[in-house]
Amino acid sequence: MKINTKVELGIVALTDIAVHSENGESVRSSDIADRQNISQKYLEQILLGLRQGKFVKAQKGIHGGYQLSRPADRIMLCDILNALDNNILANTYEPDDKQPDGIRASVNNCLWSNLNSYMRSFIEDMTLADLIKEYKEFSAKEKDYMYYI
Amino acid sequence: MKINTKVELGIVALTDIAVHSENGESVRSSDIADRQNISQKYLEQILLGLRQGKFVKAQKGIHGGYQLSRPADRIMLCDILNALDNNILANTYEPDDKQPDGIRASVNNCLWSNLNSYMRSFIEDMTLADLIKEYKEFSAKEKDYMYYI
DNA sequence: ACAAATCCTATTGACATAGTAGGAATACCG
DNA sequence: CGGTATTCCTACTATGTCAATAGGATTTGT
Repeated sequence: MKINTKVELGIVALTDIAVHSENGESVRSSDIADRQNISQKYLEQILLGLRQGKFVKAQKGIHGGYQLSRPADRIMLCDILNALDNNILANTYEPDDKQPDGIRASVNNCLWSNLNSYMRSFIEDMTLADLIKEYKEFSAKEKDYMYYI
Repeated sequence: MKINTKVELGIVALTDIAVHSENGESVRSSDIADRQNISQKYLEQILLGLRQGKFVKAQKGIHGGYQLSRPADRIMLCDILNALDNNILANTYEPDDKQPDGIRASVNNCLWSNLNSYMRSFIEDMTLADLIKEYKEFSAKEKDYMYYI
């Protein structure tokens, strides 16, 4: 399944902000862009969407930057996905009136619609906090590994 | 999730062929096109792919048409999807060497890669026979419903 | 020979994606 | 108040994919 870059980078950016604002400071887009190897201008567009979706607060000016708008465990992944891409979780089938025998309708029910529900159930309860937790475990493991070399 | 028309129509076409060749006769593309309200020329392209993927056998000439290449319960849906669209079940993430801190990598593990596995597990054991069964139950219900009107 | 079917490939228009670019607006600091 | 650093907003563009159209070549049965 192809994930577009806005969705992927948006989630990466949110995770980056969460991880780097634990001291209470704002995170600049230029820092995120450097750390995550993203074009800053493109990242700004993505962050704009994330702010309009109320996932982050932005502060302009010399000590400006971004912070999460609320604790990470109250930022639902499905909301982020919907804000950044209106197709990824949507069931896009539309019935065709001119089709009498119902094969298309039943394939949709049995396959696409069920697959869609299934995907939603995977995402449903996940929050940004889960990604942060995963990242911390991941980087702790890396550190251990480096230590033993 | 957006399903492209080749995938959707391909599966519909296969189901149509299965349902309409139970007497042993081949099914013409023009009949499928009429029944399912698809452009015949476009359908031919899709059927070409299905034949090259060994899901159907084709017969040219005046009594030609298409038949399943083997019983429907041995035609796996995941194989069809892979033949018609090489992204739909693929995990398209590619690691970025220039990225030191591992946020992208861990988001991929926790989210995209797991979501992909989850989707696969839904499709994994389904065959064309399941769709045919669903369709028959569906159309039986429709018939009952019409009867009571 | 003819008709009817599949087979194959080229082309096109529309749309989405992945950026690039330029500057406006705002906030802080001296 | 002026300068600088930041976000904010919009326009543009290049590329690729998708969905479909089109035209004819090939094969088969009668």
